[in-house]
Amino acid sequence: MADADPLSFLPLPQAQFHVLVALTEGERHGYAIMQAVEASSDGIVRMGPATLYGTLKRLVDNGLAAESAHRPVAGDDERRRYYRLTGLGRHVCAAEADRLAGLVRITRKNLRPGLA
Amino acid sequence: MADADPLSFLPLPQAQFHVLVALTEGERHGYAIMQAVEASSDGIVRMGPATLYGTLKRLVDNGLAAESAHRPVAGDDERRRYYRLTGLGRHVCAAEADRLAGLVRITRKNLRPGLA
DNA sequence: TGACAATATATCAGTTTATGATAGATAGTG
DNA sequence: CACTATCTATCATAAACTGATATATTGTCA
Repeated sequence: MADADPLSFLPLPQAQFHVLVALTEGERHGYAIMQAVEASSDGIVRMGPATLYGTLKRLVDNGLAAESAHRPVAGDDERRRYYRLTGLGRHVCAAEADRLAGLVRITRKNLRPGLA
Repeated sequence: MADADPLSFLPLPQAQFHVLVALTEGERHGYAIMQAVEASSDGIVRMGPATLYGTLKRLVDNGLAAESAHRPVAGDDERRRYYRLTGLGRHVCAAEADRLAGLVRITRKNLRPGLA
């Protein structure tokens, strides 16, 4: 059975997009995702545990992310639970990025001051 | 008195950003904003009246948008209420666009398939 | 060793944000 | 005249987000 249409997930809620973007770097566990989101946004986006784990649950429920079956790093903290993008999640993430890129383009075009 | 720091409004809720972007084109009345949002997103974002007017109220309360004092088009439908970006709203919109552009960049870099 | 911070996951209760439905009124069209 | 589009507005609900808190482990440093 084919995946659902990625466009049907758009617009993606902010927190879900942030987590998906963090997962584009590779498999990550929850705590690492929180840190990645904060770091890659220069501290602008601060995601607490309630937002993170709630969002992670939604992503898994929707089939955009999945818990890794194996343990990517041997001998690490056993409490860690790793997550990865699904194929659908990858497509949805790309589609959302495209959508946002369009908004950015429009904004910059219109706000550019004194351009002829 | 100086405007508040635009960064303190980030991340901007989705609906608020959409409306601000629509207003970067110039003064617009509510109904026109709804249509602009839908049109500029190829129908992906469909903003109903509840979202629009609620969002508009929040933007005005926060000083990011303001109702126009004058009537930009003479002889038009008198029910129309026009809105415009404030200086602060302009800065916030630009800052949010920058933030999103960063996310788009990261996403595309990581998702680019088979790039060495 | 003992104290303390960081790591790691998880949930509760509450706020904020978003939305479908509905309403009411005017304008345009066939 | 009927019908659709325009235009603003709100209610009640759902969805999304968040601060606080809980629990336990791991790492650091004196």
